[in-house]
Amino acid sequence: MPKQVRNTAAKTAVIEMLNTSKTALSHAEIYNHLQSTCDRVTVYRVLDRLIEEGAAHRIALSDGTVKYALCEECGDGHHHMHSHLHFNCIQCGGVSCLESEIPKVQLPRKFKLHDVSLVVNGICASCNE
Amino acid sequence: MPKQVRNTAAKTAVIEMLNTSKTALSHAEIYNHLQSTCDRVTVYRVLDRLIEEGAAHRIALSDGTVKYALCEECGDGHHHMHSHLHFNCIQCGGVSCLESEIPKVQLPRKFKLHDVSLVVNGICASCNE
DNA sequence: TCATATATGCAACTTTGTTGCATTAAAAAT
DNA sequence: ATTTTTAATGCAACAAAGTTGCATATATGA
Repeated sequence: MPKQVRNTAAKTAVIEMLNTSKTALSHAEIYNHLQSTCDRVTVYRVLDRLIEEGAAHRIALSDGTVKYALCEECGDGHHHMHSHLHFNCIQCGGVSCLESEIPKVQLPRKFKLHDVSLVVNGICASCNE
Repeated sequence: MPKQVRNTAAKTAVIEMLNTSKTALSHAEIYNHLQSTCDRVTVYRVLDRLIEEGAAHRIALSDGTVKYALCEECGDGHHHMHSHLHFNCIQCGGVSCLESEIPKVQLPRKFKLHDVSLVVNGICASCNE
């Protein structure tokens, strides 16, 4: 039987924070903001759970840091899109989802595609004044 | 004046290893293989230096782990291509450069593109037997 | 071979992420 | 409303990843 999903204070707080934020957030950013309503480990586990439940996704930036964002328009619940396109502003550090289509990529023979992760680095509109 | 470039045993060993390897390597993989001809910190510094010199580039995988590869065909020395396209096999973990063109991405108005990092996850030919 | 700037090793430290276990608390069942 | 069950939390301890300062060693140009 599928694992039961439970709504807890920590989970609600994390979702609320991701929901409010215009930019994707790192574990550290989330934990610091929640200080100290819950444990560091709990934040890790809540994020893992959100991803497992399909409510959020991880974004690995070019420098290897990982951010989290809610999955709003990226799936219908049953068919979650695992390929994501994100923009990372190299000035303010903000990370946002781009609406563009994930471009088709041609793979060598016998390679099998699973999913694509694309991060565009540049300057966002706010920083480009 | 520009900083002088120096060839050392550690640097040579790291380049040799990256050069020989079919797949991009992490710091840990490099350090373990070199055991213990040089210090852990030295490997970090050699890798940083190689990147600064434009001889290597970092690859951030979807899970946030970072790998390194030499820049062979990705620049002419003067005009280094900072946009990279990599394939990450989710079975063997291997990471290789793909030859395909980086697809054009349409950005929202006032956004400025700097570079693009694209990681295709899937099964490589060897694992797809 | 000497001088000098660069690279290394080492120790210490910070940050990031993980694991085990006893306790707490949702939510379902009664 | 109370009990039961199972998932979630906190805490401590750990492991992994990355950084910094400084004294020493070494590559290269003079």
